Amino acid sequence: MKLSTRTRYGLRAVIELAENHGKGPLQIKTIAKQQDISAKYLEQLMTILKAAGLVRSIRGAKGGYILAKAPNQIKLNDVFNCLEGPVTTVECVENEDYCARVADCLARQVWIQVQEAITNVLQSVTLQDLVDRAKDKGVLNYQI
Amino acid sequence: MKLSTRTRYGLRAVIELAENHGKGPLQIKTIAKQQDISAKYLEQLMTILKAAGLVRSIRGAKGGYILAKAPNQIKLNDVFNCLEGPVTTVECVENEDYCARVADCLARQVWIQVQEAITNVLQSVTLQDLVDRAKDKGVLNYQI
DNA sequence: ATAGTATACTACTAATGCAGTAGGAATAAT
DNA sequence: ATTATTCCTACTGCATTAGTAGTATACTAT
Repeated sequence: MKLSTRTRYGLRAVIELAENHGKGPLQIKTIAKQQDISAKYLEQLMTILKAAGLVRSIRGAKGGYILAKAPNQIKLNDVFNCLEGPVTTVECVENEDYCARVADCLARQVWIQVQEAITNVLQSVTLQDLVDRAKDKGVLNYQI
Repeated sequence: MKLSTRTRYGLRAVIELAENHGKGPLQIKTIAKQQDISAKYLEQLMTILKAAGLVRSIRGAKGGYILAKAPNQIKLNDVFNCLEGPVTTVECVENEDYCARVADCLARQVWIQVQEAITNVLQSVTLQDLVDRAKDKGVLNYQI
C-alpha cells in the first residue's frame, strides 16, 4: 500500500505555500524547481487543490498560488482527501448498502479500525503544525 | 486510498480457514463459492499465501488448504503484507537512502505517523481474535 | 492400473489509474 | 504590445489489477 506521487507532491507543494503564507503568491515554476517536480504535472495537482478550496490562484504575470485559508485551518486530512481520495479501505465501511451482511462482517470491523487510525492522525495535524515543527528545528522545509 | 480485492478476498479466505482450523482442508472451490469469489483468481491468491508460509496445501483428491500455523499465531499484518505489500506510505520511510534530506523532512514525519497507526492495528489482531469475535456474537463469518 | 479430484504452473487479456507531456487559450502586469 | 502566468483539453507509455484459460502434476478411491 503506497501513496501516489500525486499526494506526496501535493502535500509538499501545500507545505511550501504554508511556509510562504502572507508573503504573496508562489508560482508553479518556483515550487516545481524547489521540490524537483514536473511543473506541468504540478499544474494539474494545483487545479485539484484549487477545486477543493484549499488554494487560490492569481492569474497573469506576478500571479501564482496562495493558500485559501490560514495554515492552521487546513488539516492534512483535507489535503489527503482531495488528492488521494477519501480514506476508504473498503467500500462497505462508508456504504452500508454495498453488502447485506455488513452487520456481522468480521473483516469490515478490521478495516474500520484501520481507517479510523489513519484518519485520527491526519485530522490531528494542520499545515501550521508542520510549519512550527520546521521552525522548532530551525531547518528548511525539505520533503521527498 | 483503497485496498485491492486481492487483500480483501485473501483475508476472507484466511478467516474461513481459521474457522475451519483442525477440521481438515478446505478446497478452493468451497471457499470461492462461500465467499462469491472467482475460484481461478482465488487459486492465485492461495499461491501467494502459501509462498508467504501462512497456509499449506494438500494436493490431489480430498486435498485443499489449511492454515500453516495456529490462528492465534497469524497476525492480520502477516496477511496484509503478503497480499497488499508492505505498509509503506512513502519510500523514504523504510529506505533512508531514498532521499538525502530525510532527517529534516516534514512530510516524512507525517507518513511515518500514519504508517505506524496502521501497523499498530494490524499487529494487534490475530485470526483467532476474529474467530472469537464471531463466536461472541454467535454469528456466521460473513465478509464483503 | 485407472478414473476422478484437486492443486501447480504458465500465459494471456481487458480495463483502469498513474505520471507525466504537449500545445494553445485566457488573463494580468509592465 | 509583450511578457508572464494560470487554465484547459487532449494525448501517451507504463504498471497494476482482476481476472480467464489450458495444461501438468499429485493424490485418493476403487
